[in-house]
Amino acid sequence: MATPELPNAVIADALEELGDLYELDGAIVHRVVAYRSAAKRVREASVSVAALARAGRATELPGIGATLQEKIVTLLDAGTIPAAERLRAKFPPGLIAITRIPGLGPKRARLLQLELGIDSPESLREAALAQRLRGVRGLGPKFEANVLAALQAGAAERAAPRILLPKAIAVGAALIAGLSERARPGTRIELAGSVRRQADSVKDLDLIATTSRPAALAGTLAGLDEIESVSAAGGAGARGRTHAGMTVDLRIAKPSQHGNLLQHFTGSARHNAALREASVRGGLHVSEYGLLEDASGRTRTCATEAELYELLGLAYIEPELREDRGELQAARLDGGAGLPALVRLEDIRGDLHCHTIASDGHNSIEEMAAAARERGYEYLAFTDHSASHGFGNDVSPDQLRRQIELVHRENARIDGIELLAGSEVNILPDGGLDYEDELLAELDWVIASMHTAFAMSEQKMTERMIAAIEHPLVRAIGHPTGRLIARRAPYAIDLDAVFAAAARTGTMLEINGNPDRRDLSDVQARAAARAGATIVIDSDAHRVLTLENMRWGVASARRGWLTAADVANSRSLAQLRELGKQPRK
DNA sequence: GCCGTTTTCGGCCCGACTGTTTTCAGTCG
Repeated sequence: MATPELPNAVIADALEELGDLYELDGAIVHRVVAYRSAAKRVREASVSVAALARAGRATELPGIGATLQEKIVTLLDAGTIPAAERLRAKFPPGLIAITRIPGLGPKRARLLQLELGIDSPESLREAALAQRLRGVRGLGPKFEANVLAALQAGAAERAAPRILLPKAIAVGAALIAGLSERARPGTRIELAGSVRRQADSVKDLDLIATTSRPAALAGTLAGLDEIESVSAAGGAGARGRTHAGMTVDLRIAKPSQHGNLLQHFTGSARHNAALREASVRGGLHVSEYGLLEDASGRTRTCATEAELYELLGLAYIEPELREDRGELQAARLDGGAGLPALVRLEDIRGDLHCHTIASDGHNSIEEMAAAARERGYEYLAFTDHSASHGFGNDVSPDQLRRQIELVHRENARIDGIELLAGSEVNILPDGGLDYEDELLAELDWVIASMHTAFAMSEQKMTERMIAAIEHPLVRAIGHPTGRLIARRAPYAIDLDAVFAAAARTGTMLEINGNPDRRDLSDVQARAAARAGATIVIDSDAHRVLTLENMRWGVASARRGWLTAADVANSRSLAQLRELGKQPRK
C-alpha cells in the first residue's frame, strides 16, 4: 500500500466534525451523541482503527456499529465522507466556531444563520455591534452583551485549554484550604471530577462540600484570592473562574447525601450516563441528591459511594476506573467478572529510570540514592542518557564506565537500598543502540528509548522499535510512544506489534510517570498487559523532587486496570531479576 | 447511530442556571 493509513486522531476528528454538522442540521441528540462517543473511542483506541476497519472489525469497539464501520472505510478510501461534504456546504466552519461561545449552541447558531445570515465569528460580531441579535425571537440585549464579551476574550478562536493533573491538584488544594478557613467546623470539602479520576489533564475543577449551611459556604467562593469572578451562585453551590481562566464548580449538599454528591461529581459523564441507564431498567433513578425507587416512590440517600454502588447491585468502583470502559459490567454483583485490585503507590518497591548530573539531571548519585531510600524503595537504577543524546548531556563510553564505578562504589557504601548501574540508551534510526554490546553487558539495567528521528513512517518506526525490543541486553523500553500531553502527538507506530514483541521477548514496557508524558497511556498500558507484556512504572526523575512523579505513573496504571502483579517493580529486586528477559552474566 | 438479563425496534440519565419568557427552550456539566 502506497499511502499510509490515517491515524486514529484524524478519524476521530472526522467523526467529531460529522457529529457537529449533524447537530447543526437538527439531528436528534442521540445520533449526535453517538458520533461523539464513537470519536472518543477511536481517539483513545490502542490499536489502529484504520486497520481494524479495513478488516471489517471496527464494530468490535463499543459505540461503533455497522454504519460507522462503513463510513470509516469510505473515509480511508475516498479521503472524505460524502455526508460531511454535503453538510459542509450548508454549514461553514465559521458557524461551528461560534458554537464554542458559552451560551451559544447549535440551535441558536442555526437560528442566527437562518435569520441574520451569520456564518462566522466576524459576521456575528458585526451583528451584535449593530444590535441586530436582539431582534431574533428568544434573544435579547444580555445575550448580545455576553456574545461580544466572549468574542473579545477569543472564545470562538480556541478551545478552552486543558491543565495537567499536578497543576490542577495544586490549584484545587489552594481553593479547598481557602474555603475551609472560611467554613463552619465540620464542613467537608474535597476534589471530585477528572482530578479525582487522576486523568492526564483536566478542563475544570469540581469541588464538593457537605455542610448544614450551604448558602453561607457558597458565598465564600467569591472571596478567595485565586478566584477572579463568580458567574453563578444558586442554592446548590457556586461557579467561578480562577485568574488563569479555569472554571471552578462548587456543589454543596447535606452530609447524609455525601455519597450521592461525590459519586455524581466524580463522573465521568459517560460512566454516570451508563450507570443511570442501567439503573432505570431496574426501577432506580440516580441523581446527585439520592436514589429514587419507582416501587416505593422513596428517595434514598447514601453517606458513602460504596453504599450507593451496593444499592445498585455493584461492587465499589475506584474513581480511576469510572470511564465507561467495561467497569460497570465487571462490577455487577450478580455475575460480573469482578474488578481488579488496582496497583497502589505503596506497592512500588523501586524506581528503574532516573537521571543524575552525569547527563541532564540536577542531583548526584548520592543525593538521588538517599532520597530513594527515604521514599522506602528497595532499589534504584541510574539511567543517564547515552552517547548520542546531544544537547550537551550525552555520556561517552568512558564516562559511562566511570559512572558504573561510581554507582557500584556508592552501592557498597550505602545501606538499605540496592543501586543499579544502568543507562537510558538511545534507539538509533536503524534500530541499533549507541553503546557497544560489550559495554552494555557491564550494566545492571538497560532501558532503551527514542529521542530523535520521530518523523519516520509507521512501518519503519515499528521495525526500529522491535529491533530494540529484540536486543538481548535491553530490559525495558522507555516512554514507548513519545507523546507529550497537549504538546506533541505520539509518533506513528504499530503498538499491537510492539506489545506482541515485548510479550514474546520478555522486554518490559514503561509507564513513564513524568506528568507531561504518562507514556504508555492508561488504555495503552491496559492493552499491553492484556497482550502479555510486563509493565514497569518509572519516575524518569531528573532531580530528587521529581522521584515523586512515580505517583502519576501509578495513576495511569490504575486507570489502565493494572494490578501489582502486572507491574515489574512491585517485586523485590531478587524477583525482578528472575522476571522477563535474562541479562547476560 | 447504537444496542439488548423486558426490546433486532423503540428506546436511549438527571438536574442547574440563564435569559427570555408569562411557562420554557437552550445550554451546560
